[in-house]
Amino acid sequence: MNRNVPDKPTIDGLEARWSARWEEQGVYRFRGAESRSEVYAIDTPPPTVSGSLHMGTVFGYAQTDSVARYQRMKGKKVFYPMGWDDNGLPTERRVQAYYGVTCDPSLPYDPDFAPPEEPFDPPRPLARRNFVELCHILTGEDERAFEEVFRTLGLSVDWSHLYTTIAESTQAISQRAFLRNLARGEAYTQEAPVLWDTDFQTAVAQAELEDRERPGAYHRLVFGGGNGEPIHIETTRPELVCSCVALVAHPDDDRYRPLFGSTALTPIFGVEVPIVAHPLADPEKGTGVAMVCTFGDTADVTWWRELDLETRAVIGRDGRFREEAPDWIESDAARAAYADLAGKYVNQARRRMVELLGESGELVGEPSPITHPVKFYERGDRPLEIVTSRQWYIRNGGRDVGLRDQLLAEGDALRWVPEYMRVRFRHWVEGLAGDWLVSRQRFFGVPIPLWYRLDESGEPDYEDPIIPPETELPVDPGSDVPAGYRADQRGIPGGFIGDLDIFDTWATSSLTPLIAGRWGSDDKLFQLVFPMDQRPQGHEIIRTWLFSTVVRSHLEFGRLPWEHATINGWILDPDRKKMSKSKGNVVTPMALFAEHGADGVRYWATSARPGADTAYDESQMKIGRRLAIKILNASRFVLGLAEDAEPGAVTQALDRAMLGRLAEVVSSATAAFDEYDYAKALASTETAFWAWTDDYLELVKGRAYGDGSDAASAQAALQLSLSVFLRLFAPFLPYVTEEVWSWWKEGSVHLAAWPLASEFESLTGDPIVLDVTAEVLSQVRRVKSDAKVSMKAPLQLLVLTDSADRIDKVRAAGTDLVDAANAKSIDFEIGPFEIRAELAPA
RNA sequence: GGGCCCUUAGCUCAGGGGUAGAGCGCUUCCUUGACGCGGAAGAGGCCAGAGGUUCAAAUCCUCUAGGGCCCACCA
Repeated sequence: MNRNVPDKPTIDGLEARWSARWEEQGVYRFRGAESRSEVYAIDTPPPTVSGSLHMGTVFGYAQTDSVARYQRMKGKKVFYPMGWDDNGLPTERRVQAYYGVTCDPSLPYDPDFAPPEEPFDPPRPLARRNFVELCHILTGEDERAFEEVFRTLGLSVDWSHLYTTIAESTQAISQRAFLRNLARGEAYTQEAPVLWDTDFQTAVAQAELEDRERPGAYHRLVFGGGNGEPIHIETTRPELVCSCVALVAHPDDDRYRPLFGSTALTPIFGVEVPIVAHPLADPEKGTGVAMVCTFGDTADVTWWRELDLETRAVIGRDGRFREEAPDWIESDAARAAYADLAGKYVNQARRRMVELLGESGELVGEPSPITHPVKFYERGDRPLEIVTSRQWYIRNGGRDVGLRDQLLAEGDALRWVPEYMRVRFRHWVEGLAGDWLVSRQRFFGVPIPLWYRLDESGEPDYEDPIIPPETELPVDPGSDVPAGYRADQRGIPGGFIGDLDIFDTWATSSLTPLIAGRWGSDDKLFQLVFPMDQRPQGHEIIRTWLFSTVVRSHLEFGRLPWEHATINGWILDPDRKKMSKSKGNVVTPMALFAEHGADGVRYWATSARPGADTAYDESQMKIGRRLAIKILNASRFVLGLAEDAEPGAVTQALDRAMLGRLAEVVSSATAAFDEYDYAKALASTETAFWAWTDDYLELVKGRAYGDGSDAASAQAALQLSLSVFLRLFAPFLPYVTEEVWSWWKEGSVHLAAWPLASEFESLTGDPIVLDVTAEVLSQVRRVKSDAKVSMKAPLQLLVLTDSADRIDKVRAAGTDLVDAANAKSIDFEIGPFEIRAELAPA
């Protein structure tokens, strides 16, 4: 055996060997690009660093990698960075649980604090800086593990372009982009009701909401009407009677029309509230008249704003009813009733309020149980409350039809794969209820880079913040001092305060094309990669990551951040539910790589149609592994035959027929990849490959073992077709193809040219020659299989009856068919297709 | 309540007006000059249901039923 072909090739261990060599040799390094047109840039999703990677993540990344490898082989300089999304609440939650700590910004920094071996129990409060240090430690560990998984999977990312969303350079970009939004009037601050998570004690944005069906109950309550007639309302939140500011009914509702303009008295508290009309009130719901509270739900906010109602908030940011009775509750009895609610959480207050209403006779009948959708923060465990607070917003078209239309046009201009994902963008934008709330009252994130002047009475001036120059970014207003001030002026009348909030994670990750492209610090790079070619991501974050990236790019550059959005599906459990992280973690990616090979896992992932949710199916991985092994063995056969042959030696009709068929496969795989349909490219390559091994190899085997020009023709055709197959498979099975390539070629297959039919079109012939010959061989096999004898059993008679034309094709194949069938000869008759094969007597 | 996707062999999925496809699994064989981590052959389907368009429908249209996802103002 010549070359470096091993006797017993194996796919085990290829991952470690080749991933290390690719790194050493810089195979995937982004370099040498002179102009944007040479580059293919990918806006890789930075995985959230919280725990471990699961199979769903591996799935989407393998698909994108196949496209990246294709583009690289097509000659593009592929810019394929990786990022870790390590800032934000997921990391905080994980750190809290992992170490048993909480963050208390009022505590001083403890320079001697060391991470505990075991989590503190009960949780120990830490200074903000200590807490942030723990976040860095834990994310650092997770990120090393993530990198190991992605390297073993064989992602062709350029690891020298790794970024993280908490890095100083990222913070600088995030702050710079925000300050530019601010300068152009696209960012603004406002004191307003916001959806508030009382556990995390932070505002949350519309995109982070989810509705969950929760049990509740309608309570029918009696209000005192101005004319003495009682008014019945139904509510699921009787505890909010004390924050009631109005009753509202539909303007056309005849039952209540006479009452508009009059007042009613609230039960228990006897507070006088106006009865008002608003078209949002639904005559079909409850009694047709609703209690407006500040604030029980977002409808309340609408009524409060549009009807200019009082503000009577009672629920604090910790989710408890405020301690002192509010001043609008006046009578002693009412104040005594409020005292029962003070300090209680919502559920406790509700139970007590129902008791009070029952005792006073103002609860009619029994509460009637219902299930209804309740708004939650998607990462939260308790229903959101609505509190009034000062927050920062970025305009996203939610309150501005002009901008909204521009963003809709951007979504239309984007090329979506698959196409039907486009409507999700449109629906989300059309449904926006307000601007994008970007400030969060959390700790581990990018600080909002602003300070506020304090006037003589110590009141901050939010309308005219102190803005740092871009050259000084990033800043931390909690510890840095603005120009023109001294540190000891912090918090002093006439001095300043820093904004202690941080940005929402999406406010930073919406800038990934800028972060990866080093916007503002490496202009040459940025010009080469922006706007990018491809944004791969999951469909569940179209409303967040995709939309917010479009918003930021539109505001900053007036253009789309990428040309294509490729949306991958989800991994489903066998019961068709989205595979949960906990279940996905039962089998870790590393364990699957060990069992099926990274190539096997990649085969499974890239077999799935773009955008399609796909069952978690290890049997697909086994098939991928089998394919990889088949490639090894077939390659061993081909490369063991002869030294490098001259392509010009391909003269035999059967060899040319095979190459003719291969040219078709190359064309269809290329066309599929150009449409981002990697799965179709893989399927057509794979089908052709199995036909190649099962039929063509068997037919030419005898001839190829010989010598002379007939043998040389087969040897040359085999080598050429193997080279083509290896390159067609390289985007999917990078390890096994690289291994085989290394047996006989210089350099990496991943830097080799994508095969083109034009490479060997002068050597192709009519593929029908191969088809007809293979069909006859298949019939011979059937005869032998039916007779339960070996495929090598000799035939004493072989007769093909067929059309003259097809017989000519088989004749053109020469003696290959007779050899493969182990017949003495073959006879031909004109007539309807039939094969007669008789076994030689044993 | 609105929208999107899916429903094809036991399983996982391709196909997308012209005779129903693949792999796995199953059945029956083959012991090897690439491969037993092999190889060959075979059985197996009213293409969810009902209407329509068409010479022709798994494919296009309408409706229905399941499944999944996204969204929606919690009275």
